[in-house]
Amino acid sequence: MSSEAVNEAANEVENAPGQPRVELNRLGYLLKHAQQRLTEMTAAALEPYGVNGRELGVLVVLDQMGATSQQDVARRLGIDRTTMVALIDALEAKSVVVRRPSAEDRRRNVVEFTESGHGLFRQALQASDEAERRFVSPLEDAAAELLREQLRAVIEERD
Amino acid sequence: MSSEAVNEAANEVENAPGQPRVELNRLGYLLKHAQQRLTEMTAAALEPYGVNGRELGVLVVLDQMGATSQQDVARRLGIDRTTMVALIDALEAKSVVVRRPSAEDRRRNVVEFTESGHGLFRQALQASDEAERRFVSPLEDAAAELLREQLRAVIEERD
DNA sequence: GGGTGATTGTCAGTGCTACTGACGATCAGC
DNA sequence: GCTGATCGTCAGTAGCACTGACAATCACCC
Repeated sequence: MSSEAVNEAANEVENAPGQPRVELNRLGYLLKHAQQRLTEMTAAALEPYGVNGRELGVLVVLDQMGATSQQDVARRLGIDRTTMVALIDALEAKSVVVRRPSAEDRRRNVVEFTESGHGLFRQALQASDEAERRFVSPLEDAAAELLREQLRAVIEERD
Repeated sequence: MSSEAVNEAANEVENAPGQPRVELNRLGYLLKHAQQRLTEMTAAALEPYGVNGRELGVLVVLDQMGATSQQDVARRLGIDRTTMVALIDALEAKSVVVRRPSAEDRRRNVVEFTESGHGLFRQALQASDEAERRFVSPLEDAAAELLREQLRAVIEERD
């Protein structure tokens, strides 16, 4: 009976002849595939700029905060500081950012844009925004904004 | 604190406190962290049952479709058939499912629940559903349902 | 001053997930 | 009976993110 209920809910969308795909309604499935799809679209959009989505995330934070330490960027993005090392390595190898020792605290590296790096960032950000727009294009504008709000709500539930 | 000092010096577009920070509004960030958080909550809820979220996904499909081949399950979940091998291996090692050669097509393995396996599945599914409910608890019921619909919409945009 | 504990960046190692490419066995159509 | 496709399997690989350790540095306290 529980299996029938699940089956019924999943089959709410009538099966078209050429599309035997029955959508799963589980949040794990939905979130995983949504993220996967956005990652693919973003990767394609960013490919001409030589950066990937994770690196762009770093650049967005850098643009917001201004020059700052690796640790601060990592905290803001909710990733580990050891993960940040390779990320900055890659961006520095592409001359998008530079590390420089902090004068006030010599344990820190200050990470900041190069001149050309900031130009590239602006272009890449536009491309990524366009990919996001295409990603949510099945939704009305209001629904797309609501999706963001809902995701923020479930994430920000921090205790 | 030092990050604020740097921020103040290098970038004075600091917003009012409490305003959503821009990078928190990027879909890549939102989806990644939403998925991460749900994965954690689901893992904790499923821990007593000895299965994880990916394995439960397999079981849900098995419950929906009845006994089927590994390939069919993989297709339904949108994962590779080579990935399915280890997944079924693990479930079989726990005696939740069994493989048996198909009579009609001897290339195939038919995967089906064991008796105790189906009981465990029902319990684990309840625990996972409860975790999902807690995950979306910051949202109204209607908003939570809308979230599912919106995610389905952006996923189903297949070309 | 000097000692103590915390912080920062780095690196090696590990775990998890999912893929590609290959293989033998088997099937379907001609 | 051939040929091409499908299924399950395995080895190898790649991306991502973590833990644990380390040296350098800082902040605090006596």
